[in-house]
Amino acid sequence: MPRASDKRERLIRSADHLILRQGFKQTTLSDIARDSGVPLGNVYYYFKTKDDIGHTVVRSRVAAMQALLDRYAIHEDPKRQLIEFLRFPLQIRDDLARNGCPLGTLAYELSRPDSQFREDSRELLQVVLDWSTTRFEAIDPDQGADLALQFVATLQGMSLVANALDDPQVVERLVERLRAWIESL
Amino acid sequence: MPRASDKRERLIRSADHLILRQGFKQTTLSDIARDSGVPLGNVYYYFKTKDDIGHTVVRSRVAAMQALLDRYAIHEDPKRQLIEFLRFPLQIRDDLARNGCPLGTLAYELSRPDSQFREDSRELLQVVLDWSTTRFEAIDPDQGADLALQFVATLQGMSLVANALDDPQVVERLVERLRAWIESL
DNA sequence: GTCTATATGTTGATAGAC
DNA sequence: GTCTATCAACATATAGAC
Repeated sequence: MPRASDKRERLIRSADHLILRQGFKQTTLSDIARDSGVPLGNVYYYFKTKDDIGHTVVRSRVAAMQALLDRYAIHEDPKRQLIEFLRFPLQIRDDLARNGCPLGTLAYELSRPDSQFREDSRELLQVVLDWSTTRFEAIDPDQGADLALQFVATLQGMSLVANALDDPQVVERLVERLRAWIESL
Repeated sequence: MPRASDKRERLIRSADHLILRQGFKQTTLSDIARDSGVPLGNVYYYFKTKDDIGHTVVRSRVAAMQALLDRYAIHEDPKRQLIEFLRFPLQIRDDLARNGCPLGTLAYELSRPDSQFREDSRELLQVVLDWSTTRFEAIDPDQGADLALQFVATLQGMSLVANALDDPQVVERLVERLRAWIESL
């Protein structure tokens, strides 16, 4: 059994990178081919259509975020898990200001009413919402769902505003407010 | 002096409508021409380029939001102004779930690093941020700027999440939380 | 000012040699 | 599996008659 080439993986990495910076619609197969070093015509050996690439990038981002979230499950205190998680957006605040949230930008672009990507859009946010809901419900069983909703909405709005204003300090200021808010619960 | 035709206005209205539902990049000049009833070739008599239409739609949305915000200035109490304003997203919650926020979706799509729309993107959010900052500073001069930032971020995140989950109830739940939050200040 | 016809470039996708 | 060449459709934009 021959070792599979790494071309498919390279294509996904390039697509993910380019879609983050340019959006899905704006990113052409030619862009992806050039960036990955795979000839244009060869892309279709690995992906049936461009939309197929889109779905794959969505699954890749959801899986990456799920893996990241799982890492914070080592702390016992749910408050601690949530606060530790806030270090992540803070770490990548320059990228968030430049390109927006990898989940939120794609979810917003793909959630058009007639789109075949509506389910993908939902999954991109659901992964964080589910994780947050579990933690907030451990803190306050009655309001858990609403608290998680506010948490995720604030994070997403934070990235959108930071990106629109091109200002990483927006992330700093709102992460600090979120931290104080969680500790006050 | 002949009465100007309404074609330019019709083009802007169609563009605004289509961009809200499909995004700017996805919306073609052919789409706009068909929807407005103006022949494709004639579009270029009113707008030099497609980007020109984009800029015009941005200015139109900013102006519309500014006009809306001015209407809430009739109340004396700044808390009251902010709470009354929350009736707006609640009223259009079905549209927000379907298409997202007219300011946020466009700001997020146009704020790419190399884009010539970066300033437009900033203005789309700044109009609400400035208005909110004035009100929150009247409530709490020290934290006014941060409170306004949290307010706008939550509103934007609310629309993004409602749109991704295709659920107007997200708007209902978060508007209620925002209302309670403002009253607690 | 208005419209038809069309130029020009780009994009997603395919054919077929190797 | 890999790559070159290319098609067919679509997009922005222009030319030029009326």
